[in-house]
Amino acid sequence: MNEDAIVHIVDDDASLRKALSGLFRSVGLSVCDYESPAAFLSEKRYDGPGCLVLDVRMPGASGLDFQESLDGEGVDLPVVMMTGHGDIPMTVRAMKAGAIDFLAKPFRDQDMLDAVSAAIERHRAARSIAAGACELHARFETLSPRERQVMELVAAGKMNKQVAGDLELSEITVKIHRGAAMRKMGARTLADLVRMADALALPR
Amino acid sequence: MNEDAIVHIVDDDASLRKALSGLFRSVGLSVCDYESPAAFLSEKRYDGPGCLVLDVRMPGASGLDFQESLDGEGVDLPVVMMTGHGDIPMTVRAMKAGAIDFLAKPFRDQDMLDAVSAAIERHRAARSIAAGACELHARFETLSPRERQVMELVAAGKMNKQVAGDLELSEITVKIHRGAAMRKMGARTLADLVRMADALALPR
DNA sequence: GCTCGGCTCATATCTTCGTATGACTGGCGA
DNA sequence: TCGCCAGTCATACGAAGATATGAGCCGAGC
Repeated sequence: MNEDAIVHIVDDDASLRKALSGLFRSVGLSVCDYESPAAFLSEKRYDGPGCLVLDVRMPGASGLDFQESLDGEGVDLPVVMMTGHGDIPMTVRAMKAGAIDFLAKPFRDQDMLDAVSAAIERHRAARSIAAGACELHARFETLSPRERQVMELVAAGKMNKQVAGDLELSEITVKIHRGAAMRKMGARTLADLVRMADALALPR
Repeated sequence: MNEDAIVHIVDDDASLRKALSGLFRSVGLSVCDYESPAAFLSEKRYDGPGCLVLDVRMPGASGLDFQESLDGEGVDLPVVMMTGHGDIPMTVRAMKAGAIDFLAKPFRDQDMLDAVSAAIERHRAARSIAAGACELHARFETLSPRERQVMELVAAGKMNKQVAGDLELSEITVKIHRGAAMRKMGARTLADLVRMADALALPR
C-alpha cells in the first residue's frame, strides 16, 4: 500500500534522523532525511506521495515557520511535527496550520508510525483528487477562448439562444462551439459538463 | 455582527464562569453558563449561532470526552477548549477533534475573545450552509417517489428515453415527472437540477 | 504569398425536450 | 361511496438541441 511513499525527515539532530530512518524503513517505508529546511527545499525530491516529519526546534528557521511557508513553496506534503520542548501554544499553532500530529519527545515508536501512516494516507487521497482536477484542467486548456466562454455560459444554465445574445453571436455558432467543447472535455451529457464546470470553479 | 450569538460556558469553577461571562458581555456577546456538561445538555438552549467554551478538567466527564460526544448529541457548536493543567497529547486530541483553539490558563483575555469570535464566525458559516442544504432537502421531500427517481436519473445525465427504459415507463410519463420535479425543486434549468442533485448527494 | 486554425454564419434534417389537453387506474381517507 | 391524488399513457405542437455540409474572414507563422 505504502510502497512508493517517502517519509521526509527534517531535523538537525543526526542521531535522531538515523533512529527515525531505521524505524520507518523497518515497516517498509522509504526515507529521505535532511539536516535543515533549506536542505529539504533544495533537493526537491518531494514530488511523489509521502509526508514530512519536522522538528520544531532547529537552528535558523523554526519548524513552525517552515511548516507555514510550505504552501508558498509549492509543497503539499502533510506534516507530522515533533519536539523535545513543546508547549501548548506551539501545539495549537502547528495543528491550526494543518499538522497531522504533534508528538512530544520521547514518543512511542508506534505513535510516530501511526501519525506518518495517517499523513501518507491523507496525502494519497489529496493527490488523487488533485490529479483529477489537473486532468480536467488540461482538457480545459485545449479549448479555444470562444469555446471556454460558451462552455461557461452553457454550464451556468443558459440556453443557446441566450448564450448567443450574451456573446453577440448567432445561435448556430454557439451550437458549434458548444459541440466542440463537449467533445474536447469528454462530456457525454450536459450534466457532465455542468459538473466539470463546477470542478473547474467556473463562475455561474 | 455577533448580536444574537450565544457563548456557552461549561466549567465547574463558578468564579471563572463569572469572570468569563463578564468578559464576553463586555464585548456585546450573550452568555449562558453551566456547571457541568450534563447541565448544558439538559437545558438545550443551543439552537442559535454561538460556540462552546469548555474546561478540560471537570468533575465527572472530561471536557475532551464531552467534546467528542457532542456530534452524537446533535450539537454542532464549535468548541474553544481551556485548561489549567494541559499537556501536548491533550491539546492534540482536542484539536484533532475539531477544537477551534486550546488555551492554557492563564490566558490573555484577547486570546479568548479572538478564539470565541473565530468559533462563532465558523458556526455562522456552517449554519448558513446547513440552512441551504436543509431548505433543499425540504423541497426534495415534496417530490413524489417517482419524481425523485426521475430527478435522480435525469441529473445523472440520462435522456428521457433512457430514464423511461430504466424505470419501465413511457417517455411521456417521464417528461411529466421531470417537469414536476423541476417545478417543485425550483430549478429553472437542467444545470440547476444537476447542482441540486449533487448538493443532495444523489447517486450518479 | 500561402496555409492553417480559429471564428463566423447559413441551410437543412433529425432528435430531444417542454407542455398542454385529455383520459384511465388504483389506493386512501372523509 | 365519493373524491382526491399519484401514477400511467396518448396525441399534438412548438421550442430547443445536435450535427452535417458548405462557405467567407482574418491573423499568425512558414
